[in-house]
Amino acid sequence: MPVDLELSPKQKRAAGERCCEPVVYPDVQREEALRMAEVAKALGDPIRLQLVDVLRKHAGKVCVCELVPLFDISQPTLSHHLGKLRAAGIVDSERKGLWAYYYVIPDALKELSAWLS
Amino acid sequence: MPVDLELSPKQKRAAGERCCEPVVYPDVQREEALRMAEVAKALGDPIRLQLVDVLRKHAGKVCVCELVPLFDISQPTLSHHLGKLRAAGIVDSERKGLWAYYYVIPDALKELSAWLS
DNA sequence: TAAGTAGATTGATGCCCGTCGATTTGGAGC
DNA sequence: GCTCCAAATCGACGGGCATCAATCTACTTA
Repeated sequence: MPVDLELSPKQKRAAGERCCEPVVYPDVQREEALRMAEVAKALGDPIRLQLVDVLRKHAGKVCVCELVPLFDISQPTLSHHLGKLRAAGIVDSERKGLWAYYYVIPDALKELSAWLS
Repeated sequence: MPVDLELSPKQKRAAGERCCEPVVYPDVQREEALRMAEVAKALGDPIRLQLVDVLRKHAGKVCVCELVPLFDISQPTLSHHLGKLRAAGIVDSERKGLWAYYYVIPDALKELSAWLS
């Protein structure tokens, strides 16, 4: 007497039976995904993405006072965005007197970039 | 008599004077930034990032019932994440009877990937 | 020392997000 | 018809986000 005639659909599923082909697993593990998602989230705002674009293409370091007039947002909001980018490990800053210079941390986007391509 | 002795600091700034070197502009324009930020935002969640990872590496199409047991979230939450990825133009789905098969849209990540590298 | 300035912080507001349980939708099969 | 099932949608909750005006913090300069 065949065993699986005694199994309910729920029991079948509990026993590992699937609706279709064998299950596939993500190559990217949780910690890796957490790191990359954090970077992606920080880039998930058009202003922050443009900020990174400016900072990346400017070889030297860029003063905040240069960034403010580029975007139609207030100075505190820009500061907030720069803080988010710093918290995500994408940029860092250096103060010289009154001015703050921001720059993209080398290889900060490397892992995400590699995964995407 | 030098003109800028008559200008207050505020007037100087209003006239375009800067604290430092000439201003740099983002190469990425607003619409481009909006599109890429939308994709990045969708990838800004570890579960969604792993979902895309699974879907990308599975050549064929993957059934939702295969995805549910991979993550420690409820079925409605997984459905919500898939909906977000679809809204961002990253994945699409095809229904066959009871089951729904999801797949990554070719070139959906191309623009962001190119910008990142 | 006092005034001016660049940038960060605070507090408030309105909106969106991730999550869940419960329900709904629509196809499969008896 | 009716039941069972996969997947989507709904409604609610708690938390985080983008934004601003106002304030604070250091530093510079007169």
